Amino acid sequence: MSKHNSEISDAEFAVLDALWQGYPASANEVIERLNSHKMWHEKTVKTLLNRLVKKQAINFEKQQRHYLYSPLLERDAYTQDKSQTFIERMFSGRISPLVAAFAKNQQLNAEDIAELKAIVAAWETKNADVLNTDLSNNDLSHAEQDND
Amino acid sequence: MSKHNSEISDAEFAVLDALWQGYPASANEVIERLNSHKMWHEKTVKTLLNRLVKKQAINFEKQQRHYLYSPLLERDAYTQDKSQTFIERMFSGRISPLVAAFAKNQQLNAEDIAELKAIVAAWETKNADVLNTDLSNNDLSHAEQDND
DNA sequence: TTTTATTGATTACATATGTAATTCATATGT
DNA sequence: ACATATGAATTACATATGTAATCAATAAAA
Repeated sequence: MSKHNSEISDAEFAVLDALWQGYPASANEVIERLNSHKMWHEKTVKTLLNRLVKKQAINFEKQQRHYLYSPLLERDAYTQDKSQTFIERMFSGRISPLVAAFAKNQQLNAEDIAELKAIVAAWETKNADVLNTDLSNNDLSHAEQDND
Repeated sequence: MSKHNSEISDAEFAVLDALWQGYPASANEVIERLNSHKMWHEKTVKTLLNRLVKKQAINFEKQQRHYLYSPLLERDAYTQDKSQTFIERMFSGRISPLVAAFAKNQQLNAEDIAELKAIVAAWETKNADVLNTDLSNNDLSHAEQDND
């Protein structure tokens, strides 16, 4: 017992993602959302909702005869965790190879570039800040890790 | 016929990855490489090699009694394809949310930042180039898509 | 109230996956 | 030449996954 390996499958993720679009939501609501792009039988979606409940990825509150489902984890937390694992497996934990590949394949548009620049700028500001603080205060109480 | 959905599983990927480390390589070579970090039974690795062959992810050339395996796809091609799919599912095809999350979690070091800057700079150079060409040639034959 | 439709629960079933063990063919040692 | 070890091929088997159908409970309709 203990840790029933609770990995969310592809199909389950699609359902969970539909639920993240807005919740609490009834099964039918989720089914409708999915039908815009997937063509799943309602029974299939119900099954997937059940499995997600079993995996403790979502829960529900009984509303008269039907349920209202809600995710038990934030989409952000989930995607960050998955991204972490993915980048780890594919690129040894480094993210730039992925970005480089995207760039090479013309997957980046001006908006992406602007956002990347903002991220870089923010990082540099924070980093400069830390450096300044350290220099002026000689305060090492918040030492940085991960300096390879 | 046609497209036996040829998805590579996690376990299979680990084996394929070991093979990418250097090929052609014998089963034993692959097993040794894997044993440095995974603890798989040799039989398991053999099975996975077989499945990879069936899925046409790798092939082999008979060398007397044992085989020498080689990947049939480049690691880069594979990771790019997977990254594409992943980013599509997780972030609607946008890469900056992923980078932003990494930044937020202090996963970026100075080297990453330098590489990101280089990528951005390269993109901007290329883009300026395209703009110039378009302006001087008034040539719209290669219109851009994906402009939201 | 009896029937019917709706909705969640349970069951189904083929293929995929993780993880090997067993079998078969052959190179090697004796 | 014969026994044995070794490597590949085949078989095994439990759990996961995709994809539903059937069952059971109950709300709504007649």
